[in-house]
Amino acid sequence: MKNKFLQEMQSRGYLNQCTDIDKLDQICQKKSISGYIGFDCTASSLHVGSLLQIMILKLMQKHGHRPIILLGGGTTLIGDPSGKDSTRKLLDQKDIKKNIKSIKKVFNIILNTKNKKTKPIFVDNARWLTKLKYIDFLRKIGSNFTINKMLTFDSVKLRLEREQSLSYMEFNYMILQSYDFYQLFKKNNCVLQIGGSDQWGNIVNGVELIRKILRKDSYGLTSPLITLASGAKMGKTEKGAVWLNENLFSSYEYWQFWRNTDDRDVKKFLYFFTEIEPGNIDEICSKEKDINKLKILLANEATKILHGENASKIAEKTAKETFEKKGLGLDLPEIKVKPDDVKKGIKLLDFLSDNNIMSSKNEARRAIANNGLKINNNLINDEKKIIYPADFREGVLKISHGKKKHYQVKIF
RNA sequence: GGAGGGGUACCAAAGCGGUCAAAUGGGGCGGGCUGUAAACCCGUUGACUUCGGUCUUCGAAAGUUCGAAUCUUUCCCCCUCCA
Repeated sequence: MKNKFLQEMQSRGYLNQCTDIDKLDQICQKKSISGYIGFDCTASSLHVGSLLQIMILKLMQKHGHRPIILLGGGTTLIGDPSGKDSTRKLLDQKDIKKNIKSIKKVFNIILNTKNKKTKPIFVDNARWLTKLKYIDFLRKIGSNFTINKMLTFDSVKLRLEREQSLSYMEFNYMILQSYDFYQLFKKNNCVLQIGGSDQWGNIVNGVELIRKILRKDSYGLTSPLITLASGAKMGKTEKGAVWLNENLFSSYEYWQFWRNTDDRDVKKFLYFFTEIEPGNIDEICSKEKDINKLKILLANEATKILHGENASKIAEKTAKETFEKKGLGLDLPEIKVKPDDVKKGIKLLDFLSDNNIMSSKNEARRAIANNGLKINNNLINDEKKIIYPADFREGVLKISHGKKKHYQVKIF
């Protein structure tokens, strides 16, 4: 491989499979290309599970290529069966539009929007997919697909093997995705589609469709499925998904997510999710024997990319004050209480459930019974405790649930 | 359309008239050990509670019964085979 972009893809471990790596290498070497990745719009934010794809787009920019982001308003109406056991609930167009708007924000933060040559292009396949005419589409596009072959693709095969139903609607997903690639190839001169390894089938189909109809070459490339040392899926934590949008997942939580990486995944993540030059990572890892320092480095670098340097520093500082000094950090989630209420006294159980620290009063009772709740670092044994002004130090009170979840309660 | 099997808590799965808020495993949460790691061990895992209980939950509704997740009827959904 000669091309710097593909070399770095390789050395960071972003490369899994490619339809024709040598040809792609030649083309990338000759000129700047456009490549696209499609994203699902079923939620108002992407989560870290999609972060690797975004990092790849960022890497394209670094090496002078242009990323195209397909926010699949059209395909989201159908639902990709790849890697899923069951049909998702269907969203309507209004929600999808909202989701697209919200998801876009993250791309505009992570990617470089200044450089005219590599500025990302956003496209929404609803533009062409919702206008398709069924018969025309079947004749022109559908005729290029055989059921025989479609049945052999994992997205379909696995579903059928596991005796889970697959609707005709979902069955069409790969054709629509192929059609997307075809459209982008024609309209945006997009010669490359990238995706996770579960997208291989969908991508290959697109490449073939372009070859069949236009008699032109296009390329497909997949990134590996990220496997965690624990075997869990990337992006899930105790509390659910690790969202990229700040309103759903704060920069502090995000920093914590990376800080809590499994020892065995740290190095891999430094390659995947930071911009540290791949050549330096090995050296850093062999020099620094304290794995926790590496985790902090990972958290800092990863948070920087999404939330900026400043937010990342505050998060680090908060972590230090909270975990090392057992104090209070600026960035800890804040809960505000009214002075009058505090004077009257607030029942702890009510407080915990009302502010979503616990999902119910029973859960709060359990936490207390299991020695899991502290106020200002003091273990609480009495579930009937009432919070009074005396519990506050300079207007602030720290509530801790377990060792990792801390909140600052402020009187205002 | 016909025949058969099935729908149980976050997931998987047992229960098949009372002792069932429902075994067991996974997951989650908490504790211990540690390093905000892993592994391991322990506890916990419907809601409300004055801690005596009370209320809601086994696909949906109606019924039988002193009593139903368990029996009956109707309906909805899923799977397999046949058409």
